[in-house]
Amino acid sequence: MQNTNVKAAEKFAAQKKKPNTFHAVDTLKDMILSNKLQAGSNHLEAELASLLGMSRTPVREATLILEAQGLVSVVPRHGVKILAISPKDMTEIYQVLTELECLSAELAATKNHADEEFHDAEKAIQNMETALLDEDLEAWAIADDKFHSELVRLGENHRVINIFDMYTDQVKRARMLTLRLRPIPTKSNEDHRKVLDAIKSGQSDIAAKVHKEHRVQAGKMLVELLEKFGLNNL
Amino acid sequence: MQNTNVKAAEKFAAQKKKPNTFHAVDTLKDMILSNKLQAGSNHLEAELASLLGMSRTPVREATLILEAQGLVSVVPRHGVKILAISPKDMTEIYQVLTELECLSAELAATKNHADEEFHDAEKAIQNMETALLDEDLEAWAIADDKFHSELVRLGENHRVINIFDMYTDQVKRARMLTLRLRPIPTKSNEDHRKVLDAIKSGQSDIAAKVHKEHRVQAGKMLVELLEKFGLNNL
DNA sequence: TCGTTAAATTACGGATACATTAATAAATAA
DNA sequence: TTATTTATTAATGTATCCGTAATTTAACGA
Repeated sequence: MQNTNVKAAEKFAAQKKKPNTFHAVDTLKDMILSNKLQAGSNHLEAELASLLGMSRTPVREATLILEAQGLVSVVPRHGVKILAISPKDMTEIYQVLTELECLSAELAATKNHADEEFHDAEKAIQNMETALLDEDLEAWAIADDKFHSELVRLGENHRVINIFDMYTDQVKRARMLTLRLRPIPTKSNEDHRKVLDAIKSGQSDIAAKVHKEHRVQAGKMLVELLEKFGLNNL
Repeated sequence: MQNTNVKAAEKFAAQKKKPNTFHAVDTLKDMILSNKLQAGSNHLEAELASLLGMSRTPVREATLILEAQGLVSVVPRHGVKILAISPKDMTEIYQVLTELECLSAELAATKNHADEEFHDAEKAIQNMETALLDEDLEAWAIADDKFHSELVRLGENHRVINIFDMYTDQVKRARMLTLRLRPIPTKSNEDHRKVLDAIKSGQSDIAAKVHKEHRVQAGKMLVELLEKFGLNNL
């Protein structure tokens, strides 16, 4: 038993051997989100296969997964089409995430979590505060992401968690692009505190409401920036 | 040009030749939802392949898609595990759909849809009313589904539409099972009318609020029934 | 008997090969 | 020339094959 664990640990340390299929999913997602595969472009299976240095089989599997996640559309004989993330798309995703995060806040408030469960969320808020003082916007964004994902985790609805994971990196990307274009997010921190306090004290409706206002505000700004700076066809 | 259309139409009428991968997705989904593949059971790729009369390749692809949709979990060397839909799961799905339908109602109210856009929703409400008079619960359920899907369509958020499609048959199934166990849904029709009227008159917040109450009510009942009648491990 | 190691089996991940069919180019007729 | 049919090409869908790694079984020693 111990032995197996040791062996497993060794192996893990040595080389995390991820199947090619998922390696392809990750790499392709990266390339899409970093614009190396341009939105709107089409790519044949064989092309991606040679690009990734593997055969078509795992690439096909990866594209089907990515299609299920809404990042590409597989059109036979025309290759996989990289879908754009227009401001309209961002709006759509934001709307979904907003509702689901609010639901999570609401649920989290009803769960009677142990105090330590809130540790990471607290920490995230602290990190945002220090990041603001340091004017380190990148650190702020990372902490902000962490807070939102903690929120969803605390809601403990697995479907919500799945959907959140599905969209989160797309949003992250848009946020990084607009990070330096927007005003310094001092208001956000207040909001986060309020939400967390409401959750801790079991005020589910307040948690949901405060968070919704926060999200609507943030979403509006993000989309405006995307439109203003012509990042339409990310 | 015309010719091509004709040809395409002919071919379509003759035989819609769906790739095996998607045939497998549909068949497996059917079998899962109709309990022919029992929740909790594990199935090796080879087993499913011979069951479906195809090779492992399209089956693998299908299982990956189904995994992305949350119906199975692929565990290497242990086969694909058919996930259960426990009352807890139903609750989760219901919570997600509730939020997203409310969002849809809210959005639909802001869209200034042409009157004819509401035709199907109106029709669905009418069908529910006549179904109630006829005491035809099955017809009622179908019309009810139609109303909800129209709602989502009118919201015009494609991500919401996708998620809705992903979960809708699972919910449908649970609903059919509980249809005859629950009181006759007379209140529902009132609610639907109210929601539709609110949408038509652009009262987005009212549309969302009324629909939320409706859903919370329906969801509570569904889950209670599932628990009471021990349909835990569908 | 029980735990450990070694051998055998088996399922999977992935490459390859091939048949099918759509897209494209060429050829023919109007 | 333009439209229509035919031939060619190429990409996909799928079966098959194989190496690898995990699981199971057997063997062995404590």
